[in-house]
Amino acid sequence: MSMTHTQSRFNSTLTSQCQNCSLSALCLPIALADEDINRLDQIIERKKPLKKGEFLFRQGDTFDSVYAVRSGTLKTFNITSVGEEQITGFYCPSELVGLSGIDSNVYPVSAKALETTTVCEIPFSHLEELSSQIPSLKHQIFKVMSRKISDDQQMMVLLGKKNADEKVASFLLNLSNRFKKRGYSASSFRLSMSRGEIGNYLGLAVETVSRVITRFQKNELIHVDGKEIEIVDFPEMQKLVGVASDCGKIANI
Amino acid sequence: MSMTHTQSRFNSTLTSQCQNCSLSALCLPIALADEDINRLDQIIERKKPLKKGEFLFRQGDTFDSVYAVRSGTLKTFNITSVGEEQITGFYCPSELVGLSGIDSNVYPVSAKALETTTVCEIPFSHLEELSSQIPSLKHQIFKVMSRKISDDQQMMVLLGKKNADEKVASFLLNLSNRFKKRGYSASSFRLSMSRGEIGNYLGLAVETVSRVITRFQKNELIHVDGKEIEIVDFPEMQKLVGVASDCGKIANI
DNA sequence: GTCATTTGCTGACCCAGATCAAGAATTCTC
DNA sequence: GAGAATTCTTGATCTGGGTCAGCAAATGAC
Repeated sequence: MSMTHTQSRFNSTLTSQCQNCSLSALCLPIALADEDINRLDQIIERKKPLKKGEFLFRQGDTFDSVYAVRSGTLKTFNITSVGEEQITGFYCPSELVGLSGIDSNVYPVSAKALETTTVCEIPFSHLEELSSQIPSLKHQIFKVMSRKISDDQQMMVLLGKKNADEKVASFLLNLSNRFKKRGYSASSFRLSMSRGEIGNYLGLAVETVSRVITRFQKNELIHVDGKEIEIVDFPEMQKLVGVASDCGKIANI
Repeated sequence: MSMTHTQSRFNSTLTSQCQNCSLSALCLPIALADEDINRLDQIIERKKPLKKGEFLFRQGDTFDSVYAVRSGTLKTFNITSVGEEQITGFYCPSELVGLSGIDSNVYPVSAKALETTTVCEIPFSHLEELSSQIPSLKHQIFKVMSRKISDDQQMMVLLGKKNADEKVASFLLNLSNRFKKRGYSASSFRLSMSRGEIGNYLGLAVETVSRVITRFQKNELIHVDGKEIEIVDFPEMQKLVGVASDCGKIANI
């Protein structure tokens, strides 16, 4: 295993990579003993960056690893029978991609970089093996997958029941929460995806996304400058999403 | 544990319940050694039947078990901020309900019986413990959760991209596949959910569901008698869903 | 059995958001 | 940095499916 590790790995002497990684509290947010973190670190490969538009894996590829995003953004998508792309998710730093491949041993979606993106590759067979020895790691994997299931179900609610305004507001607040969780500004961030990709994801036409965003800006809910977004009126946005402000799960998508 | 087992458990002498269960190949379709199946069997509680409309668990209840449906049907749903119900899934015999509760230790949805329904309760802490000792069981749980993730993502595609005809056709073929998998007729079955529940699930108004079903019948794609459905023209239905007939994953929802 | 309630069907109308079109602003590329 | 290509915005128009309404059929309660 260690032979496949990249340069940076050899530079670190005694310290573990995972331990130093600013995402360690998020990627598999576990209360692991140092010794366990080291063992996890051993199986992880740090891959060279993907450039915008490059694939991490393609629908139909043999599944062997899950990936943690370290920097940048990925999208996952299906190609439908009529050849159009359907985006099923965006992945920000600290998030895990590829879990849906475990069942069939084949990735059921493609994953593509929206900008320059680096990932950690976590060979699944090794992770599974290690999870037998570290119960808290196993529990953590169950939790991450369970979380994905409930998040996706919230997304189903969004697609099935919400109108265009609610969809876009949910999307922006969801991104905001994810940035906040990793220590970035919750109110001001950059969209790494195009309007077209947002529309595709939310089940809306590009034009509708554009119009809604313009209207939000006109009503001073947000401030927009190209891909830069600033959320100005959180309470009003949350009202649109339809979530009580005291609710822990704000703007779930 | 064994103290909580019901009557039927004591009637069985040496044979395991899970071993005899006709769903064993589906519920956690594992190549478990007899000994392992017995151990799994030990932790499972067979609950008394739920009557139509009764809850298995409610949104917000503390999570402690997942449930395998033995007979009947369940639906899971959220209550939205405006008080309306959003159905996130239907569960047929052999399917597992409750996996989304692992992450937060609370069920994020409610589960309600659509008809008289029996389930096996699988206390999750015991299952997790046992999975440490039986790697193939652990792998199986990963697979079941992974499958749920990719199924839900197909559902997202359906909600985001398909029109009313495609949604209803996908729904019917998906049910057909699930019945077929458990050994029942793929072409002829009974819908345990109302038109309203189908519409809710598919993001359609009741009237639309009703009209589409009527039209399918008029065009001789299906034959309908109340809740009884017979799929007459599979190829045409699959064409509607937009899946090549040689594709393994037909009519994925 | 009878009455009440829920569930399903169908027609008439309407609107949110899709589609079409055409410029404006960005972003690639060399 | 000029030109090409893509992405974004905005307006005009169209339509799939939602809403409303009224009746029929099935199911439940007593």
